Amino acid sequence: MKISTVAGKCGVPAKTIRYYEQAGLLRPAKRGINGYRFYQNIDVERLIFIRRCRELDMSLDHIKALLEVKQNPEASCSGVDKMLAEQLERVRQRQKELAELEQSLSEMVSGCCSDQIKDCGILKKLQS
Amino acid sequence: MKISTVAGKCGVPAKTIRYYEQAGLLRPAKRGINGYRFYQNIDVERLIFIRRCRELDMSLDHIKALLEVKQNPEASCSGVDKMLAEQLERVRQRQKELAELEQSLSEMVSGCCSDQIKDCGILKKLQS
DNA sequence: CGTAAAGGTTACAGCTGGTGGAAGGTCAAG
DNA sequence: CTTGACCTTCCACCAGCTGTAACCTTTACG
Repeated sequence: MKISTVAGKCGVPAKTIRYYEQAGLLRPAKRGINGYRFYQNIDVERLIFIRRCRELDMSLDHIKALLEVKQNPEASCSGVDKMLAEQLERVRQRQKELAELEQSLSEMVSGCCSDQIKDCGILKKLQS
Repeated sequence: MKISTVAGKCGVPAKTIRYYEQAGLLRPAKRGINGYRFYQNIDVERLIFIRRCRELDMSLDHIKALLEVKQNPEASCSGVDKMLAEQLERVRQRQKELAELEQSLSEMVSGCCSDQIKDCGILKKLQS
């Protein structure tokens, strides 16, 4: 099938599919005589896998590593486990940062009781 | 004072100060005969302001807008208020997304009870 | 059969917020 | 007088795409 068909089936824009090929997440697609890329169901599955990983905010490098380990049915799962655990750790770290951010921002939003810039409590806090 | 002095005082790398100048957050600095940039205390204050805003994860465009409104002492604060409120909203939105992410990831991390890739529960979930 | 729209190809630029490095000028100390 | 630290500019790179241009192929319609 053609690239736009794949795009429709897996929910990844055609442009992004080409980008993934170039980035090494997909093997170079077979080409027709006209130069068009042609795909099979296995490619759709691979792209769905990639999309799910991206939804989990994993980097392309990590996804590439996962795809490689996936090729090796007898290998141990511990690498996969570890990667997901690390990803979870990153997410939790970012959550902490955002919680602090939210704290600072919400304190600040209620901090302006003037109506002129020169007395604005928010700007004063940002300056100090 | 010279750029590295400013960098030390405001906690922003010299390279980043030059970048901010080029990005239009700082007016072009005065130059000595040798071409070196020279700064005054007001520039340090401005950079500290910028740094605080960046710590609140505000975009350079938003900071630029804040800096402009700040020049106008008689203006209304409502723009500042609105900008901070919007920033808070973006942070809260991202927090929601991350909470969902954390949920998915933590479900998945405990989802591998095999030890071979071919039966890995995590990979199966990522595929479906 | 002609043509125009739709969809394919490549390559290059741009987004954000910087950072790294090369090449070269300048300054202060020993 | 040299050495090393610091300054300058400019260009390239990071992630993960997305937009656009220029061009080719396929497909549908009158």
